[in-house]
Amino acid sequence: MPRRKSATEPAARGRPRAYDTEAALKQVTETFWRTGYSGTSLDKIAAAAGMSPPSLYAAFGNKHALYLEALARYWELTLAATREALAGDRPLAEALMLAYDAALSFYIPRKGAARGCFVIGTAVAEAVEDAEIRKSVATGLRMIDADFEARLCTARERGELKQDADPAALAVLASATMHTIAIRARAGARRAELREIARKATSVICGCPVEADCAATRSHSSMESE
Amino acid sequence: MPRRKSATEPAARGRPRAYDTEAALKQVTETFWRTGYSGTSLDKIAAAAGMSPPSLYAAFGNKHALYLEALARYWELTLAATREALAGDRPLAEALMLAYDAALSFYIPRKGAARGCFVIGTAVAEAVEDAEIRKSVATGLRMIDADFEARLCTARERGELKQDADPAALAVLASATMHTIAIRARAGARRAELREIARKATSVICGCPVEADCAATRSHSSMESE
DNA sequence: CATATTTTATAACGTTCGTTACAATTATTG
DNA sequence: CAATAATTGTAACGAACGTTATAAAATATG
Repeated sequence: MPRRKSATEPAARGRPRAYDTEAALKQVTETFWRTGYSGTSLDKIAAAAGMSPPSLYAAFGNKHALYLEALARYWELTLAATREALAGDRPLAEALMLAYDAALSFYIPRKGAARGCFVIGTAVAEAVEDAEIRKSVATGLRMIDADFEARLCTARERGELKQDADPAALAVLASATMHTIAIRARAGARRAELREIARKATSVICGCPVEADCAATRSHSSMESE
Repeated sequence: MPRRKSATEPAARGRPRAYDTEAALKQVTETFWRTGYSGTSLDKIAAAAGMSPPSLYAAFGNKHALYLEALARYWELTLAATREALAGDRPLAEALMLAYDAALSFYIPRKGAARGCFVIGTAVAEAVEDAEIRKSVATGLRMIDADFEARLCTARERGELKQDADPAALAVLASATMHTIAIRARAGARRAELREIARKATSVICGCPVEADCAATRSHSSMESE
């Protein structure tokens, strides 16, 4: 599996690559996202990536390794988006709504059809039988939980939550809200409906009303319009 | 698709069936549950049902119709279990915990490996591309939401919730809690961990602490030990 | 007991699956 | 300009896919 190792490499001996690995992986992710791991053939993957099957195998290994790489890349992007939303000095409700809006821009891109969450829509299906996928899912879920809990602990320290609030319990609900949105997006729910769910959940978690336009920043994720 | 219409039928003309339709469907569901729709071949299905492919087709149509029937049966069973848990004069916290315990007995049977929720683990993956499956998922989710909301409305009337509580918002969280449990079960989470999640969520929803052994009735679902 | 009817099991249908040999192509190296 | 090295596209591999034709088997009817 010879991949480019560094930008300042001596040379490139043989015939040059006709593809960009990152761009190909992006397209492959897009394909798995819609039809899942088992439901996506290598022919369709190759067509989406604009690569021939042998090139695909040289670059990524096999179908399974390719999916794992797509899954890892997805976690990186979504975890970063969630952390960015929760970071900073925003009020708790705004931070949470920002996180849900970021998720929504992944789940329902402004261009293209709704597809929900890559993990919940495709990886969860394989997780029971596939130990590697299961581990990736479990680890990712745990990290999101931890990010929410950290933010809720901060909120309590700052007096944004009542002193007797349970950050761990509220973090569970914050994660659960993201999960239910991911599921409903894949089941065809409208964006506005899902945002309303996010708003209601945030109200309960924060213990105060949240306006409909809270944190409506129209941010554009890089993954949004692939 | 000639199926038995009534128990008091005149006779049975040709060679008698060697299978029981309901028992076969149960086994088929079990198989789809683990490996999903796309990931389960008809050979495996036939083996699980103890039927040959032609009998399978005569009884159910084709693979797709068979899956839809399994999905419909699953919704019936789980909706009934949820309604039974929420019905009656139990305190709200006990009713919710009973619903989560019922779900857990589906997701992690006491005999056999964990498998999560059939809908969230297998149907959600197909929902994006398959309109019929998508509709079944959307309808089922809506019914669970409605059941939770009705119970929460009752709770507010009974004074179990503060008068300014929002039953619709709390219902979203009650459903979301079930969804996150379903996802985590498929990702390998332990039963105790998931029950703790249910307990914490119930505490927040009800606005009061919930003991760890609340509603621990060890009920046995018919689907639990298939 | 022959006929009609239904389900059975076997085996096959053409297609698609994931994967890989192979030879042609395109670059660098000496 | 050879020689070497890497990647390309094509075409193939056997296996598995969903589905169905076919004929034997098992029942009720007349």
